[in-house]
Amino acid sequence: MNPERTKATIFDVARQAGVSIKTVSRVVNNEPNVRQRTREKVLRSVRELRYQPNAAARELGGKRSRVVGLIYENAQEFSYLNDLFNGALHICEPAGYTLLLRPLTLPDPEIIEHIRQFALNARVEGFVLPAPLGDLPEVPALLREMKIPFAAITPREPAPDEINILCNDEAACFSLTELLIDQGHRTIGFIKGHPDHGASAKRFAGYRQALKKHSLPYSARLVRQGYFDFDSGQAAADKLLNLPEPPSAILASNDDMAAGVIFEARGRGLSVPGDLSIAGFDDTRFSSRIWPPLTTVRQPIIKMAETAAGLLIDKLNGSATKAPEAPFECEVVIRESTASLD
Amino acid sequence: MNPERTKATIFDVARQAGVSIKTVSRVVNNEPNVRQRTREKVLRSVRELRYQPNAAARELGGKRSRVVGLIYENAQEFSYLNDLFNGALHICEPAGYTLLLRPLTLPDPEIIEHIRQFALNARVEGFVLPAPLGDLPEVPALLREMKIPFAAITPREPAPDEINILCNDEAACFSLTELLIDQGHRTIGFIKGHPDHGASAKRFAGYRQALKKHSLPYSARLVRQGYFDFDSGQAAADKLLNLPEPPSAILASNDDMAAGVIFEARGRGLSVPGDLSIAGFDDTRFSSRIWPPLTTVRQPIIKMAETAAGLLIDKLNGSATKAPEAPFECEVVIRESTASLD
DNA sequence: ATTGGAATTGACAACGCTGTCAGTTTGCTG
DNA sequence: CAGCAAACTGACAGCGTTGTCAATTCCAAT
Repeated sequence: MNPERTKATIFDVARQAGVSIKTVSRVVNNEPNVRQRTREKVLRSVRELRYQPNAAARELGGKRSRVVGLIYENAQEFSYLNDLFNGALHICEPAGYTLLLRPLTLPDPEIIEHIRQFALNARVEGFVLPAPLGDLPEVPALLREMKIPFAAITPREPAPDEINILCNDEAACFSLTELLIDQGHRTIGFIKGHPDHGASAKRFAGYRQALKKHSLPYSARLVRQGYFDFDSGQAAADKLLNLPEPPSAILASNDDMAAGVIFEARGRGLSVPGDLSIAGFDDTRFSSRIWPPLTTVRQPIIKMAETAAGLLIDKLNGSATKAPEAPFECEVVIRESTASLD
Repeated sequence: MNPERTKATIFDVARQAGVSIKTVSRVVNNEPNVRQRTREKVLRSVRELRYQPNAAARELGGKRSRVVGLIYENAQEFSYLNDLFNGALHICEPAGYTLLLRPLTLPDPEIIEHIRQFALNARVEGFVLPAPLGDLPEVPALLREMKIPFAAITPREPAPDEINILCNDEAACFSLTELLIDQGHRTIGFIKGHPDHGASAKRFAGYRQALKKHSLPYSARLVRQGYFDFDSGQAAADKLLNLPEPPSAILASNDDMAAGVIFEARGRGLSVPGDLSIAGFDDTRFSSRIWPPLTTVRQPIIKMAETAAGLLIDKLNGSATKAPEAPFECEVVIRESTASLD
C-alpha cells in the first residue's frame, strides 16, 4: 500500500499472491502453463508492489543478461548514429533490454579482438550491426562463431536465418540521377562512397542504371573515388572541375562529400546551382542548413534501427525467425543545390 | 594453460592460488589486509586463468552495479554528445564501469520521473550530468534526494562536496568580442543562447565586459534572444540586419545559430565576411566545413567529460572528494567568417 | 618464551532470481 | 466413476560474488 522503502522482491509478490516464487517467475517471464486466474492474481500483486525483477539476480540465475550491444564506427556521421541509437533504444527499453554502445575506430587490426572482449565483458546477448561494421566480413563471422545473434543494417546479401535490414539505396540514387537528367544535365559527375561500405556499390549502380535508361554515355573520368568524408569530396570535386569538359552536376554518395563539393565550388567562385548542381545522400542535419540547402536522399534510419532491434529481440526471446523485410524506402529531398540547366 | 571453454570463477582462482575465495575477492577489489606475498600469488592465478569477475554476481552479492549513467538532452549538438560520450567512456571502461546513455527530451513535465525510473531500473550508481540538464535545479535536487552522486558539466556555482566541471566561457567570449573590436568593428550584434543553459549568461557577460573594456556603448537592440538552434539564429539575424544601423559583425552564442546567421546573410545577398563578420561558439564538426569557415571557440569537451567521469568514479570508489578543478581553457579558433572592417 | 593486539585469512550465509524435477490438480475418455 | 495424460504448481538447488564475523597468524613488547 504505502510505498515501501526497500524494493519488493519476488518473495514479497509470492507471499501477497499466495503462490510460490516460481509461479511469480513464470508469470513475469510470460511462460506458459499458468492458469489464467493465477496469472491475474500474480499480476495484481506485481502492480500493487511495483515489483521490478532484479536484473543482476536474473542474469545470475538464468544466464540471460538482456544486454543488446550496438557497435559502430566512431567516424560515422553523428546524426546517423543518433538516429540509430534512438531507434534501437525505443525498442530495447520497453522490452526490458539494456542497450550498450561501443564505438570502434577503423581501420583497426585488432577490431575482432575488441569486439570479442566487449561481447564477453558486457555479456552481450545480441548485436545491432550498422554499416560499415556489418559490411566487414570478419565481424559477422566472429559473431557467428561466438553464436551471438545480430541484426545487420546494411545492404548486403541476405544470409540464411540472419536478420538484415536494408533500404533501397540503388533505386534512390537512380531517382536522384534521373532528376538531374530531367533537369537537362548531360555531364554528371559521380563521387563514390567508401569502398568498405556496401551502400557505396549500390548507389553507384543506381547512377549507372539511370544513365543507361536515358541512353547517356558512361564515362569513367566522371567518376571519382571518395571516402564519405568532407575532404575526399572536396578533392574529388577538384579533379572533376579540372576536367576539360567539367560536369554541370555532381552527385556525391553522401552529404559530407557533397558539402566538400560545395566548398570547392565556392572556392572557385562557381555559383551553386547556377554553374554547378550538387546533390548528396543521407539528409544530414546540416544539409538543409548550408548554403544552398542540399538536394539529397533521406533514409528512415530510426525505423530501420527499430526494426533491427525488434527482430533481434524477438530472436533472443526465442520467437521464430521472421521472413526478411522488404527494403525500406528512401525519399528524395529536393532543395536548392540542384537546378535546371538553361 | 589451454583456454578453458567455460569462464573461470573465483573458485578456480582460489583453488589455483591455494587461498579462500574471500581472499581472492579482497585482492581483486584492492582491499587492504592482504599480505603482499598472498596478493601476488593470487594475481598470478588471476592472470593465468584470465579471471574476470562476474558482474551480475558482484552486483547481487555486493549491492554495487558499477553503472554510470549519462543523461542528456536529445536535441543537443551531436558532436558535443559524441565527445561527451567518448570522453566518459575512456574513463569508465578501463575502470570497470558500464556507461549507460539516456536521452531526454526537453521540455518535459515528467522529466524528474523519467530520470528516477532510469536510475532505479538501470541501478545507476552515479551520473554524468552535462548541460543543460545540470542547469535545471530540479535534476541535481532529485539526485541529491536519491543520494546518487553526480558530476555536472556546466558553468554553475559550485555546490559543496559536489563535482562540477566547467570551462571559461566568459573569458572565451570576451576574447572573441575583443577580436572583433580589434578588427575595427564598433557595432557588434549578439545572439544570446538558450536561457536555460548556464553558459548563455556567461557568454553574454563576456561580450559585455569586452565592450566595456574598450569603452564601446552597450545597446540592447543589438542583442537578441536565441535558443541555440539554427532557426532562432536566423530569426535573430533577420531582426539585427533590419536595424536602421545594422551591425557589421554578429556574435552568436553557438555555431548552430551562427550557421543560421550565415544562411540569412546569404539570403540577403550579403557577403561574409565582406559585409558582415560572423562568429560562433563550440567548434562544431561543420563549422570548418561551411562557407565561409566559421570563427568560433573550441571547448575541450572530451577532457571535461573524462575529468567528470574520473572524479565521479573516484567518489563512487570511496576516495576523498578532491578539490574543485580550475575551469578548463577554451580556445578561440579564427577562420574566415570574420575580417577587418575596412 | 609469553602475551596482547593488530593484521591476515577463511567459513558461511546472504543476494534474488531461474532451472530442474517431482508432486498435485484438472479435464477427458471409456 | 476409474484411469490417465496433460496442465499446473512448488520445493529446492544452484548461479558467482560480497559482507560478516570468527579464527588464525604475526609481531613487537614484555
